[in-house]
Amino acid sequence: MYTFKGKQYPCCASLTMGMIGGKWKTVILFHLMEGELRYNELRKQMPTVTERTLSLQLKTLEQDGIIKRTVYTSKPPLKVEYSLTEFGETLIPVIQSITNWGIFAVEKYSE
Amino acid sequence: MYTFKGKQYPCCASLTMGMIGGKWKTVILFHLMEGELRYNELRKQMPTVTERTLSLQLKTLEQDGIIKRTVYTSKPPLKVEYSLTEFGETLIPVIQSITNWGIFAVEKYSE
DNA sequence: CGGGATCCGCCTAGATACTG
DNA sequence: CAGTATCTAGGCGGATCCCG
Repeated sequence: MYTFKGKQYPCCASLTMGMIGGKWKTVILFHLMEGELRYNELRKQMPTVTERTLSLQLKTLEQDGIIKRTVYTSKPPLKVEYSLTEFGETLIPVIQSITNWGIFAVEKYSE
Repeated sequence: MYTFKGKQYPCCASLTMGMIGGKWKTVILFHLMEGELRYNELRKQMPTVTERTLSLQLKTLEQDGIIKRTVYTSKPPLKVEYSLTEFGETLIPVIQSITNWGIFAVEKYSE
């Protein structure tokens, strides 16, 4: 049994999946891997996600200390950038492993 | 946009997560990584999963060609072994990356 | 022993409209 | 521009009982 930030996980794999699991988190992290992005830039990279869901996932990732949110303006139009924290950067090899396998799978076993 | 086995994914990361995402699949694969296991052996490794869920996840993984199910007896008590397929073995580096990060996270940031 | 059948709660995520 | 509010649906996963 593993404990992390007050939550219990039956397996070390569960812990990681608890942080980056779900339909969209790895996609967000994949796009943030190469540098910070604004909210709308992220949206353009992920045309099929709804605003509500994107917003929720970003907030969760921020609460988990994986990404950070920086506001550059005080009045509208707002400028907000999202980027990986130092802790979030330790996930890069994991995300890369996940994306690499996805590419491998389509290339090797496409229809 | 990526297509794999009739399903569409907006990102190569989505594809992988579609196969190994969810609460239990990575845990199952983690335990099968080192060799085949019987149904009840898996259950003992995963005390908090319900039978129904374990059963469903195993079936999904089998349908996706990641694990294979082998029946050794024709009459009860049945002996059924689960193991990775060749395709499933290509996921080992991904699973290992995921579990390694989980271990790293608890060691580094556990209070 | 290795599941299937049934019922159900909850949470994730979608659609749409609105706001500082 | 960068979100929030509200409502809703679908599916994942839990609980329990049953079967070959």
